[in-house]
Amino acid sequence: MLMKVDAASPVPLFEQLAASVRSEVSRGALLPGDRLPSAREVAASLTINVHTVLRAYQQLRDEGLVDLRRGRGAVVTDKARQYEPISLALPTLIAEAKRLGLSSSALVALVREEYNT
Amino acid sequence: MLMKVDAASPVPLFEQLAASVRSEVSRGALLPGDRLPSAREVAASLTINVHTVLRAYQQLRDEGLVDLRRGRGAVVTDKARQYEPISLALPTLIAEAKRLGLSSSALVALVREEYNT
DNA sequence: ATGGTTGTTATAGCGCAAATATAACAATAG
DNA sequence: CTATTGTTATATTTGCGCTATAACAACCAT
Repeated sequence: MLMKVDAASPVPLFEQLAASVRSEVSRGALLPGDRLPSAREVAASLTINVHTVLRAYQQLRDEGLVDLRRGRGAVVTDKARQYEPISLALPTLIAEAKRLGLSSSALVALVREEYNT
Repeated sequence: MLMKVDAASPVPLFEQLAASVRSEVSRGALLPGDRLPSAREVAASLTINVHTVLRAYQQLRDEGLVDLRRGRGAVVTDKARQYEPISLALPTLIAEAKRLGLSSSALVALVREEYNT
């Protein structure tokens, strides 16, 4: 379970962390039942605060992607299987966007806009 | 040219404004040569600051989507045509995402992640 | 049972970027 | 010439991300 973070990015750290997990899940690298590294571990290894990691975990819990319990840690739920099909539909769109010279933020904005319609 | 904004959203106002314009462009509702409403107009009608609107406009200019000049206003450029194909590829992905119960922010995060790969 | 691990909650403070508020300036249109 | 529009400058306020401590509660292994 690799987690990297870019402090210079405008994207909040906790968002980056959550995104990282989602990405692993959609790739099938994280399966239902798998356990994420403890928040304190991640925090120490990335030299960031525990709460920042926990905030990411709690966001994933709100999405139903992980189960969060004291003493046990964060465990990937069955919902993870749903993410797989998306990882197939995504590359097509991304390729198209890049071909048109669309920046990451512009594409993201379009997706967000289209979602609320 | 309808523009709406949600002050409660974590997405900055100027981003929402720019996104709104991009959306219209990709829908074909804004064509090359069309003029956006003046920054002062938009600001007044949404009860926000002029600079916030101008920041959105300047971002669109940096993307090459509008031409910005004093006295004249913001005019959509030829680049607008490029956005059209995307508006065809998008709905498929969005529909798929919604069917899987993916939240807007989760999908957006996946897109951003996949873009940098 | 006991002790260590893990998430949960609370409180406080710092820094930065978004947004606001004024104001003067420069190019364009009519 | 005048009104309109974007540009630039400066200052202030506000909210959020992140950090820092610290205590607490559930779970696990021994």
